[in-house]
Amino acid sequence: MTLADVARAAGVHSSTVSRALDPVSCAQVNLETRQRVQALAKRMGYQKDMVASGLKRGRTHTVAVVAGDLGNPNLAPVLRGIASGLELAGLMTLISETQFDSERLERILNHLVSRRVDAIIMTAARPRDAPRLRWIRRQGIPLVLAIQTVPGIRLPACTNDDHLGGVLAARHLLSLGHRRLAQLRGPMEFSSCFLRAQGFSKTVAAAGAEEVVVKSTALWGTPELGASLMRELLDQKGVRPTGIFAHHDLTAFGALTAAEERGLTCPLDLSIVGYHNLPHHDRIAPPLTSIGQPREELGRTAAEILIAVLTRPGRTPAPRLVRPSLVVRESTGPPPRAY
Amino acid sequence: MTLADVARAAGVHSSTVSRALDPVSCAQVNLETRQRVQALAKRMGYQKDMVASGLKRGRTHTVAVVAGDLGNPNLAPVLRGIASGLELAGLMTLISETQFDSERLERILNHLVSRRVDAIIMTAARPRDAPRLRWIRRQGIPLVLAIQTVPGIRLPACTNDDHLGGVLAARHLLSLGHRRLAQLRGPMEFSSCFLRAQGFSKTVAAAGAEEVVVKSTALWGTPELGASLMRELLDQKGVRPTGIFAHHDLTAFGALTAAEERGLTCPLDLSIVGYHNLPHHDRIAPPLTSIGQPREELGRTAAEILIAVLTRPGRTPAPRLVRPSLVVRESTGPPPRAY
DNA sequence: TACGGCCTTGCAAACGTTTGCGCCAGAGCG
DNA sequence: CGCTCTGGCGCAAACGTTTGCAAGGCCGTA
Repeated sequence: MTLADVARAAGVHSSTVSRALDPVSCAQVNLETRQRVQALAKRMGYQKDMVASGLKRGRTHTVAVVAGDLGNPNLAPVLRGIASGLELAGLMTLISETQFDSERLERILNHLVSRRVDAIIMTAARPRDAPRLRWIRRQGIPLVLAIQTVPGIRLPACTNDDHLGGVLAARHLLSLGHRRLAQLRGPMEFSSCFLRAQGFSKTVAAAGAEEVVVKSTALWGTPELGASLMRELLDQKGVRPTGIFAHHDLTAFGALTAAEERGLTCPLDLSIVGYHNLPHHDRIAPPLTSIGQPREELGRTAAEILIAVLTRPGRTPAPRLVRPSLVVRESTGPPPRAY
Repeated sequence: MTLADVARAAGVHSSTVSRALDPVSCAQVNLETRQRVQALAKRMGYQKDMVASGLKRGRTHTVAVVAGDLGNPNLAPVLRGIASGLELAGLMTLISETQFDSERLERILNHLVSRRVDAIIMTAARPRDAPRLRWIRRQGIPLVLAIQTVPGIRLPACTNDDHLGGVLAARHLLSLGHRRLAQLRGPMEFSSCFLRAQGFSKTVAAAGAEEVVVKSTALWGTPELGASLMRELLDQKGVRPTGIFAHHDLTAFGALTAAEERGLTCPLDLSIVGYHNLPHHDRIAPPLTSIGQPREELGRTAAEILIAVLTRPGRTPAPRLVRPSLVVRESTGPPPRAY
């Protein structure tokens, strides 16, 4: 079922059919034939071959989102925001997952380039991926970063204001009266974690409070990691911190479990602020104070940026930030009297 | 950077370059020129244009997975299984999300057909989608169902053995001594829910125990739904059931909350079995007895089936089931004495 | 009537790759 | 020496769509 088939049935040339079915060039064809051809095409079930069209036009009307880990519960709303934003512009969204494996990332990017996608959105870029990002740019494919940015490479991006997130967590704990604080960080190669840590530390230092440093790790976002970081923290000599900022809700859960093992209860003995405000954790004891982010909005904003890039090539739009907010629940309270 | 460019640089015809770079037809070209051309192509950064290749060959080496809701935590491992299975066969996986919106589904399928994907895997098919599935089949595109099947349409499929899941839940509760049971079902249009319900009910009836019927709803998998179903159950006159089978862990959580509102505690006053064995819920009180499924295996099996379909067209492989298993935790116990 | 301009349509050349076919040279054989 | 066979390569026609160009018809004006 090709243009030629429809053309034959309609008694016109295939170029006329092509024009009649194209929303922009259909103005060139006589109203009567246009309607006749359109009706016929629909009746015959004609479907434009986007492969052939893409070859000729160089535009595939497809943008790829390359994600790190689809299991990350934060990601789905972002993807949804992206897809619904791009849909408005007539673009199709295709998703793939690198699992943070460089080799897989390379395979995926090669494939996307050779499939001639119109643009790429990367949601989990790390500094080590910079060479590949540059390569994509050299191929002339518009690239937008989301969620994570990478320093030293100038690209349009849409991220959460993670610095502010760190500040909010610190302010909350400080305002409750905590003076000894600590962070259970995610991997610092992610800009999000780096900025959270920075915002938190600066705010703590500015208030003249003390921050106990716990080394950050390569892994992230599991209760196991949270538990091990917490044990390490409690094993340190000196006065233990009373206010904890975990870079991930699940890390916070693990930390709570480890704290309970040592006979500490939350929020009496220590307070903890999580990150991401993961849904459906109401039944967890105690309900977690957390930093929430407008995930779907982030996705939609990334889509907006991408569309701006496509419609005005050359100009790279300014990076955009979406604002997180503090959600206070029951895992934070004043520090114990003794302190 | 096209074949012609490489050909010019190598002093051969573009067809020779094409053959030299194709793993199967490269046997036709002299070893020395083959190596020269391959090296040159690599050095020049040549990348085959899959759009042009797809147009000529009719094969795009791409398969699409259309999912219902990417936010579903069950889905990510399945997608990962599919992707890693297909990767072995040199196929690229593209994911898209319908959000259970028929219009969006139609748009997506249209796009996929006109992008000439080699095959499609659907993970959330419902009976109402049958016409579109048939349409896909008429287009000659191989289609495999995963997770959900749809009755009355003969398609290769890979699903969990949901019937067995229902049976396991029922047997567990019966073996603890429960005689009055109830289900908090998911939407019965999903084959998974229908089969779970069937397996459960049959087993209960066969044991001569009683099942209190709660109407199933259109929504699914939220604590709110679980709470409202549970309230409805507790409002019914007659003796309340002591053994509950929820079709989703989150539904179970909501049900527990509602039960606690009425002063009932779990597992003393009632036992509850969830479904999906969602990870990272260790801190939830009480830890949930649940039916777990090998999600990644399901994905890999779906990929296997798809590859079988592609390599042996005509023969439709038999549907495959992966076996769920019961994970006993603390939300189930013997019924209270009074019963 | 002649001419210029618009509207509509057809023609054909792309886009980059693949592949059947045929050509040529060299080898093997009678 | 002539024949066939084969390995290696070039030629050109596809795949289905798009689009610049031009042809033809029609209208209005001089």
